Amino acid sequence: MKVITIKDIAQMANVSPSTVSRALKDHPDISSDLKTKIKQIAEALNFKPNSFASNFRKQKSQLIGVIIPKFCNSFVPDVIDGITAFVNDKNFQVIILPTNDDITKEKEAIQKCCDYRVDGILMSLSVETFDLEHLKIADAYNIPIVIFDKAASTINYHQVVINDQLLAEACAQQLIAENRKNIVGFFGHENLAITKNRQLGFSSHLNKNGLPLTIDYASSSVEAYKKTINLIENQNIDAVFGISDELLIGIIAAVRAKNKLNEISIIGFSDGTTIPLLFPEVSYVFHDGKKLGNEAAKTLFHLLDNPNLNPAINSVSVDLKIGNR
Amino acid sequence: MKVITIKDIAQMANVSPSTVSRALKDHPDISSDLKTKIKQIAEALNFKPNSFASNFRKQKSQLIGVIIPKFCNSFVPDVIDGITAFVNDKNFQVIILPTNDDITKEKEAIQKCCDYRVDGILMSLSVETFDLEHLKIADAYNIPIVIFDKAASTINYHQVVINDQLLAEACAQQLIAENRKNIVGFFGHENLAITKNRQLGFSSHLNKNGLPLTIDYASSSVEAYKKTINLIENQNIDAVFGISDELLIGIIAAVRAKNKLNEISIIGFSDGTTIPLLFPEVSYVFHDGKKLGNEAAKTLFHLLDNPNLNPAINSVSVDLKIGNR
DNA sequence: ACCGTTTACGCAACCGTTTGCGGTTAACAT
DNA sequence: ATGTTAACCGCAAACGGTTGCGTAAACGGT
Repeated sequence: MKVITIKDIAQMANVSPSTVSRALKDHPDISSDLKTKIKQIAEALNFKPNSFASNFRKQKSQLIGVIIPKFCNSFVPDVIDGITAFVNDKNFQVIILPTNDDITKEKEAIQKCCDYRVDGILMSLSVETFDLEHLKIADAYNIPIVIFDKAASTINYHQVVINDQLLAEACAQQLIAENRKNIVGFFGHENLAITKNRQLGFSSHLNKNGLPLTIDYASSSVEAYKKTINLIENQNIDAVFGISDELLIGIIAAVRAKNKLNEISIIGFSDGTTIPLLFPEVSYVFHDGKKLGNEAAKTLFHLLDNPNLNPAINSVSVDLKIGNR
Repeated sequence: MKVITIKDIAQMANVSPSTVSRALKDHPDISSDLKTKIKQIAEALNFKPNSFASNFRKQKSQLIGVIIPKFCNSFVPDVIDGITAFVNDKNFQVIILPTNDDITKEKEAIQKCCDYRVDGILMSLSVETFDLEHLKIADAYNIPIVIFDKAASTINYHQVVINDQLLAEACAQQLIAENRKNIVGFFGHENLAITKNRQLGFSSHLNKNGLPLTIDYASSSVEAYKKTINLIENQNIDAVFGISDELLIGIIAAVRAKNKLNEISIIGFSDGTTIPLLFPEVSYVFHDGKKLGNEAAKTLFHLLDNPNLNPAINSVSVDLKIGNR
């Protein structure tokens, strides 16, 4: 079976290729009679335009580049899912460029997006990203960028985030309501805005209420596990905050291993899939990746339609779910 | 800043575009002096070939289509990660087409892959897929297909899977070694080959050893949770098998809720991220998504190089990890 | 009958890269 | 001097769809 082109249809309909092209996309210049005729032939032959040719001509790829530090945690796949759902609906496709939290790879990823002439970029910053100079490569190609989740402190780019600070405050408030006194907070990489904001919200709210906070950092479940074990053995803690599912799992595992699930309150940011079912006593901010991804894609497409929009920060609202203990 | 083309370089080097094209890809017809000169200019101007044009000309997209039923569970992202890693290395990109376990969407996904002229397709079948007729659309475009994980019973296509049956047998053997007598097995959708194979391996091995098995099905954590709660309340079970992380989490949650973690042995197929840390007493077949994805991509690229290869089933080896209880 | 406008379609260039083929030159052998 | 060969490079077509422009026919108005 031969792959058929616009020329084949033109021949069969006794018209020129340009007429076929216009007819198939309802150009007003073509009479409705001819349109239906051409469309019938196209339908009958199962004609699909060669995307290479049209993309090439229009210099549009119908591709969205998604640049993320790490692909496999509980959160990112949800985001990608949200993005994909939105984008596919518009007849676009997504290509994923993982940077592995490496600034060099992040630069390469942007360059690749340009090489592929993606129509837009959605990105989450790596921990090594201190400035946004390398994003300017995309300017030469007129590719708009929306930063999501792991965002920047600058406001030169469109961003889609959750209200980290406020939600972390809510977590602190919950622990205060539970009358917890010896609280530990586990955070992620210190360079990330989400770490800064959540840490700020959490600690400042505790301070405001005269409560101290032990701040610690971890980059994996296992690290959070070990550090929590240590804390339980050496300090009399009664509540732990975890910034992500990954850390929460390490924390919970440690508290369970030490048989302290009834005494130590656990709270944090989670995607709400595994933790609530396994440990309904844990309170968490429902960090809805799919919603965030969807919103990020929406913002990008809005930007595609309105190229001269002023950069703005789009805050996605999510809830705090209180565990039952 | 203008996006530069081969013609710009040709003009600057006083040669023809064709010479530039050949020089940049080390064609033997071009003298080494000229090659270095042209490469220098290209480098200086940060020239990147327009992928539209070259793809168009070559009718190759450098794109791999990945068709999967559901994007967001613990397993698929790992697979995609494995695929992406392998494929990016070859200067290819991945586009992801979720079917949502809908046969109509699966057909559309294949059609889209053809529309996009992907160079190869990696796919996992939906639960509604009974025959593989719709895969033939890709034949007209000469697009090779490799099926992974959720595979078919036919051997007309290249497939990459794990040895489900044997590994399920190993699970059964472990429960026998633990001297368990009242065993329940939770499986997924009955149409899937992985369900069939794992169920066959598990139940036949138990039968061989004179042990009965209660077989049940669940399609979500919550369903597995509810059914397990029911079983604990109404039957005197002492071991539960779960076919996936999703089901295992529901099972574990139920066993924990009923405070039976010490009495009931849990075993199943898991990606080994959350469960082993939280519940080290659980034994599991380490279902290594990344490895599987990597292997699937490898198989596909092998097929790209050798188009006339006979279909074969590639079995990826994974281990059974015994929990400590 | 004349002129202006609209309708409906074709022509041909174009997007940037690739590639078969052909041409030129110089070196070498006969 | 002639023929042969290899090395090196350019010409031009091609990939398939898109689009500005041109134009013929039909139409409407005076």
